[in-house]
Amino acid sequence: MTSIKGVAQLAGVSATTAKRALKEPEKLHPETLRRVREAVAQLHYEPDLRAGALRGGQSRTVGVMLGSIIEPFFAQLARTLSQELRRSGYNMLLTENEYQSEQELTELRLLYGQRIGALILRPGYGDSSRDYLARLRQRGVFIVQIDYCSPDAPYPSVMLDNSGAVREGVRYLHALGHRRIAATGKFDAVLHPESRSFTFPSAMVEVGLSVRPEYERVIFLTEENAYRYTLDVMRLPDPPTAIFALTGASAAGCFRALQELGLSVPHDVSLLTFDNYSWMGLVSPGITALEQPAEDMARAAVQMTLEALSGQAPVDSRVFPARLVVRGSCAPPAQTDG
Amino acid sequence: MTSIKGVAQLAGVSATTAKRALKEPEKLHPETLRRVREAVAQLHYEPDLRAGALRGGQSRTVGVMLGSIIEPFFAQLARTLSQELRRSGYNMLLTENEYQSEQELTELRLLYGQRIGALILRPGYGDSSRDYLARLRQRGVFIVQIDYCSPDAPYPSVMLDNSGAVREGVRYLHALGHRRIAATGKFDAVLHPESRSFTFPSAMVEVGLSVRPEYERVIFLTEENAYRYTLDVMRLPDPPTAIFALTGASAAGCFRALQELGLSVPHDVSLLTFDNYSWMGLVSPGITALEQPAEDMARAAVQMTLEALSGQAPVDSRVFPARLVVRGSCAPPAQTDG
DNA sequence: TCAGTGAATGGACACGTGTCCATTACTTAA
DNA sequence: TTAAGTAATGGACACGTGTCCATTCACTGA
Repeated sequence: MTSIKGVAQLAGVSATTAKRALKEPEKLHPETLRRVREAVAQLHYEPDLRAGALRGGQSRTVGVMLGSIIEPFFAQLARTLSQELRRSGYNMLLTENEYQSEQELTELRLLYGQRIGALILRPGYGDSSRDYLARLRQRGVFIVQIDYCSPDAPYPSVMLDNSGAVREGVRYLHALGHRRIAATGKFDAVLHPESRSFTFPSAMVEVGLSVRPEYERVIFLTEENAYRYTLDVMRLPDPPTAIFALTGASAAGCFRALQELGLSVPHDVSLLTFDNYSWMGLVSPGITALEQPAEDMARAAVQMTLEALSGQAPVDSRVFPARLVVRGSCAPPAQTDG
Repeated sequence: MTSIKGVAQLAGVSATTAKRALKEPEKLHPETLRRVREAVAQLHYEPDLRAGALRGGQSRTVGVMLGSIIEPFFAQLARTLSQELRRSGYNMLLTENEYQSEQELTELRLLYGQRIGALILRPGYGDSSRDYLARLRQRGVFIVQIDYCSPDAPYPSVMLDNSGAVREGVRYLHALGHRRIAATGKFDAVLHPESRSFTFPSAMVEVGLSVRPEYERVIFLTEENAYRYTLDVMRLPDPPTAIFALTGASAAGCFRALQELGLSVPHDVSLLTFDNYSWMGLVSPGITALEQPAEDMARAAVQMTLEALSGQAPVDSRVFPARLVVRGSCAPPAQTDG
């Protein structure tokens, strides 16, 4: 109800002058400025940012689409993204895709309905939304990928050094003496096309090992699936001596399964995981983890976004190393064999 | 660049007709409809929702301000709120206040700048933003409180039955034989004005006990503070035989402190907590918890919001019961005394 | 006196949509 | 034949802001 016109009327000036009192106060006569400011205070006027964005070029809104806010890694991303964007005067519109590009599509429509100026995206698996993203890009929406890169997607990205982290993890387990190592999730170009499971076999080869075929399962990395996977492989005649959980969510499933089987960690099995979640320090033994620098990654994504929106030179992708947090869940295997 | 006008021009009709093709297709001649739809498809037209909201009454955006997205309870709220709002065609603008009303104020300004139609709010402690909220309300922004009620705030709310849950928890511990029970956080009208710590002393009285003064500390319920609190009280000459963590975040601190002290749960101390977080099922023993129905609460808040926005009768506050999830962290105390 | 300058202010228009009313052509009823 | 009704469509305006240009007025220098 209270627009700039109301303020102008109360102050006895034109709308243009009232506007200037807010944006370019130095151009106004001090007395006029005082009157307008008084009117603003009296009416508690707050500008409608949407109307301004409608007229001008940039929309001060950035869309953020993540996998699942429930997972601490994404929650941390969301928090830092939100803070950093707000610090620069941008609003954040947050949605989830549950890792699936089909759901992504409807969400993207809604985001573009708000005319977001940029999109920070953890893409879902699949390519249902590829064309739509291309159209967004064509209409000037800057797109950054975070945490996961869609195959062949031509957008810059902020990534963990997943290959490096997997190699580090495998080397660590190998150095402890493990030979039978299982990773939750096998790479699959369609169902599970991400680089951790992709790297795992070659990382094994690099230390002179190979992945046992009976450990390989293409699974979607939920806690429940990791739970079942762990039950399965630990009941094999030659069970792994170490399990490498490729996500923090799956680690919870692994751990629960090992508990249920009455297996002691790390005596019977070692457990190594991606993501350093708080519960990993509470269980005993604590879980050794490859920590992702979520805050740094979020900050980088925002910085890239701001640079792109201010029309600077094309931004470069960035890669962050993981950090190995050693706790007690990895130890030499009870009996070593090939 | 592509507005409804572009579509109209390509289809050879007026903007009004093009609009009708989207909103009231039955009013158009089939042939005209076909032409417009073809133009829409060809240009990949997507309406600008902001412009519509600018003209019309309702803004299809709801502001959501929570305490901290990092905490699983709020993450779950955020997820369900987002899903339910979107299902009804609303957008969600998410922010945090870190439990403090000072930070709240600047966030509220930004939200209102986007002309939110409603606000789902977990208020921060303090009353810095009281006047601003009143002004929002006056301007037609519907406000629901969730999870916590600001003292004297005249807005409807969606709450856990905190008093009932505290009583249930105390009765449960008392029935197990506990007499020396400590709760993390003492009520304080300014620093810690929430109903769990408020109810705790009277809940103790109801079972014939009283709170030992040396267990009472006014603390802000972070994990770190709960950690220190637990170290403190367990080193008293007469330490508690049971600790009642009033939030899930503080439970992690309690648990860590007990581990560090080498105390075994539940043999040396019992631990009962609010919130059923996933790690509580992973540690051994599992933590007995009073679970909050986060999804139900979120759904109720959205339902109230939609009812209010559609101008129905004044909405009523709702209260949800907690559910006691018994695991292994509570047992009779080793030696019972007064 | 007068052109020139600069400060201070006002007005018209545009952004993309929704609403309301007007217009046209065609059909129906008396 | 004519008034009335209906289907199909178009046009003007409003929402609240930013941008651009115009206007007024006082002051300066020759």
